[in-house]
Amino acid sequence: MARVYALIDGNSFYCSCERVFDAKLAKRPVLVLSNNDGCAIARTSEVKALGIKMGDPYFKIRSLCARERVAVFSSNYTLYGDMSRRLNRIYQGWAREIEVYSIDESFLYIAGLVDRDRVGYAKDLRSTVKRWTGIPTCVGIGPTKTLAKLANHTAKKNADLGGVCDFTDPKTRERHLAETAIDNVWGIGRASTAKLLTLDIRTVGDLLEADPKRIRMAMTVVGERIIHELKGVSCLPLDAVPAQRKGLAVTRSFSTAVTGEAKMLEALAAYATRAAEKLRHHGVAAVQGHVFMHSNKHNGDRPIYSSKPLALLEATADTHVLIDAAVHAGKRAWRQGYRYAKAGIVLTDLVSADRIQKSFFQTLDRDERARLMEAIDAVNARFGRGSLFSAAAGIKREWSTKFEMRSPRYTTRWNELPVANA
DNA sequence: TCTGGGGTCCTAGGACCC
DNA sequence: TCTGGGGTCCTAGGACCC
Repeated sequence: MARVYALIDGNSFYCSCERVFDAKLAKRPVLVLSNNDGCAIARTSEVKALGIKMGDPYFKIRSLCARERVAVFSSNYTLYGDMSRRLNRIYQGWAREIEVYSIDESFLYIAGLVDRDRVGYAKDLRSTVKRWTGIPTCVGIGPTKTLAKLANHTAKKNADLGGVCDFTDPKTRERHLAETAIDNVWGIGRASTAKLLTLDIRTVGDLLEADPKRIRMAMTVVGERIIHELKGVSCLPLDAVPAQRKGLAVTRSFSTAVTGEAKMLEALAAYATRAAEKLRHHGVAAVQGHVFMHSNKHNGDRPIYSSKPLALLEATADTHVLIDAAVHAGKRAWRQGYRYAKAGIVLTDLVSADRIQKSFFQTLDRDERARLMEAIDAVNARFGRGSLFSAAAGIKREWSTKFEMRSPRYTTRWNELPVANA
C-alpha cells in the first residue's frame, strides 16, 4: 500500500493561541516575542505585511508596532503547550498513527484510512480543529514527509487552496513545484541554498533534474535523501514513539547583565533545578554535562565565554545533587570583571533512570532521595512550578527572564481562567 | 632520502529545524 | 538601554589500537 502522510500545523500558532482567548484580537495584527521580550518569533499575516521579520529585535520595531496598533505579547509557553496537547488529542482520532513533530506541527499517517477524497478529509479535519479549539490550521498531503511539508507550505502560500494541498499526484506536484525556490524545502537552509545556487540550481524543478552525485557532493547524504523524498520515495519514517532524548539544556539570557558571582550562582542553581525537573519528567538521569556563561555578543561588552564540566559521580536526576554540581562548576567558570548576558546548564549524556549505574562512592540513600524528589514534584504540580525550591536558587531573582506582556495562563491556572460576562 | 593500513571511538563544529 | 531557547543529525579529524 502506498504511503500517505499529512502534515498539519497551526497558522501563526502562538498568535492564534492568543486570539482564541481574546476576541478583540481577531481583527488586529498580533505579534509574540521570544524570552526576555527579545525578538519577534510569531507573526500574523498582518504583522508580516508590515515588514516585520522573524527574529527582528523588538527594540527596533517597537515604535512601528505602537503606530500600527499591533497587539504584542511575551511568549506564554504554558498556554501554547496546553493548546498543543489539545490539538494532538484531536489528531489521534483522525490518523492511524501520529508523530508530534513540534509544538505546532504533527505528521498524520493516513494510508488506507483515506483513499479517495483526501482534500475533503483534510478540510473536515481543519474545521473540526477550528470548532473545538479555535486554532486555524493548514494541511499538506504527500507520499513522503518532505512532500507533505512542501504541500503544507504551498497551502499556506496560496489562499485559493482553502488551507489544503494534496501532492499525492505527481502531475500536481510538478505544476506547483517547478518554480518553487529550493530554500522552501525542508532540510535546505541558508548554507545549502548558497551551494546549490553556485550549481545553478534555483528551483525544486532544477533540483529534480540535477545529477544526484553533484547534489551529494554539495550536501552529503542529507541532500541525497531530500531528492529521493521529493521524487516520492520515502526515506524518513514516521516516528510515532518519541526517541529517548539524548541531551537536555536549560539556558537563559538575563533581563539585566549579571556582574556579581553570587547572582550567577543563584541563576545556575535555578537552571539546575529546572533541568532536574525535566530529567525526572522524561524518566532519565544525567551522566555528563557542563555549565556556561557568556557576555552579550551584540553590544560591545568585553567578550567572554566560560564553561566548566559538572563533576557527577553517578547518573542523577536529583535536584540537590545537580544544584551542588552546577554551583561548583559555576565557581570554577566564574571570571570577575565581565558583564554576563546569558548562562546555562547543558546535560549531554542521559541514561534511562531505571538503569542507573551505581557509584562506588555512593553516599546518599537513593530511595530516600527519590521519594523526596517525588514529593517536591507533587507539590509543584499541585501549586504551580516553583512553589517549592531550594533557597540556593535565589528568592529575589533580579536576573530572571522578562515577560512584561504575557497573557494569562488561561487553561492551566485556576486563578487565571478567562472570565465571561453574560 | 625512505615512515602501512586499517579499524573504532570520541569530540567539536556545522547545518538545520521549530 | 533593549538581539530567544532547545533540539537533532552529520562529518572531519584526532587519539588510540592491532
